[in-house]
Amino acid sequence: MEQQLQSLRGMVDLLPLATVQWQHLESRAREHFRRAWVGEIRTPLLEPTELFARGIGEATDVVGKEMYSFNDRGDRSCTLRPEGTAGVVRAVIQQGLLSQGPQKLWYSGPMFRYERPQAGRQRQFHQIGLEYLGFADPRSDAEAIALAWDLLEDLGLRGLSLQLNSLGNGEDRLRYRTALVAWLEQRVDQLDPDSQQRLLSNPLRILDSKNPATQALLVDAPSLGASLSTESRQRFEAVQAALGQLAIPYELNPRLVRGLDYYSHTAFEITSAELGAQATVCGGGRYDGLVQQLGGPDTPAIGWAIGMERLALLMASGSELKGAAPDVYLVSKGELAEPFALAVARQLRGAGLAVELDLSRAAFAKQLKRANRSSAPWAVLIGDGEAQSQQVLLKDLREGEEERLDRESLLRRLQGSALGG
RNA sequence: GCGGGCGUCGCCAAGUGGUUAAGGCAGCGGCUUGUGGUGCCGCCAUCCGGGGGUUCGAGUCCCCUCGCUCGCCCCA
Repeated sequence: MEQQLQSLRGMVDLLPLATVQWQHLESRAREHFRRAWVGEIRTPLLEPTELFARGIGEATDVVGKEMYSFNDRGDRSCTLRPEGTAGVVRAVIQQGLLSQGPQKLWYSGPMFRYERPQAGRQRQFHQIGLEYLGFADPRSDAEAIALAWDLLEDLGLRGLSLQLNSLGNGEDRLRYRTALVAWLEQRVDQLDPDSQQRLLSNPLRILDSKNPATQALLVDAPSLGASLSTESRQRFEAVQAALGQLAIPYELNPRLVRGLDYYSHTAFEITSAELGAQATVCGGGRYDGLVQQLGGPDTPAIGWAIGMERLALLMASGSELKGAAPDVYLVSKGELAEPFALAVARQLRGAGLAVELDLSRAAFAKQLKRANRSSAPWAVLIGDGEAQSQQVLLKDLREGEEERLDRESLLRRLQGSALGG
């Protein structure tokens, strides 16, 4: 037998039951962004490969081994976006938005990373992201973080933890990196193989290694916080003060080092213990160097991204959504009845009612059975007799009572009951 | 890319070398051909992800492959 055609590995179908939840999540996000007066931006899913290579960093795993890249017919190297920030920054520069002042933007949509799928991770996944461009004030860090925090809380998530750290500016980072590498080189033999590898490629990442022995070793390592310049430290304190002002609880995590090259100063993650190994629901931080690095004006910026699948996972475990039902289930049978029913359905829909029209031509009993199952409060029954007299039978599916009505009074009855509950 | 677990009907699921692969849900048909929620009857996998092998005989054992899943790396 021929193998059945199926979706690509790590690419998931969302069925109507699931999209109800997604729509809810998206509409809450929209509302939060509206209240904070953040504008939506939509950028292409496909970008020149070079954008990500330059923006995210050649040395990162995302660029090094996780991108979906190919050459198009014009032999340009194209890449399905693995994250949202680079594209937004590109668009902002290209469209000259910064000349109109600082920008508060959000986006949502699919991202693509060629990784092994596991709990809370897919190859096509979705993010809601926020980007504040042109803001250096520590309050902008706090406002951005608060937006994420409030959205997650609003969606009913509990037991979240906000992890906070500062990576300092480029110089701080470089200075610390040198110190850390020197210290670790004395102890290479005590490091796990992965960390030995990272010592060469991305030493800061060793800090958040999951290897217990490595973590034990790091207790005595030079600390990132201590190597921050006075200015960086003061800035970090100002961010904390602002979060305190908002009464948003956070935990300082000196081991938090975000993966992508462009982060500086504030780095944060919002995690949940309920997610398994991929505990991060929201990750973000400041990326003051990125805009300039991509050819724009020197512009401070901060942003974050929420993983929508992970968010949906957490919402599912917390709350159940009530099943939706149409207002009316429309049953018809007969030569005259069927086209008449089609018209009645359209009329009712035109008036704003949700009408499921049974197109099966099955026996009345069968259709009523489905009407009942649909949970609709009302069934409208049309047979040839009704069609001939331009009338319908309105049936209350809870009480079982029926009423013969013309189209106008049907509409009035239904609208009246919809308003009255 | 690496390691562990798993793969029987649309969904859930029994079956662990021996003739015709339980059951439940959903679906379809029927129990006075225009009236539902129960109830009853019938239908619904020549086949156990795919391929090869062992055996008199395999869904059940072995190998390969694909997929799912959990973890590592990494990240939302």
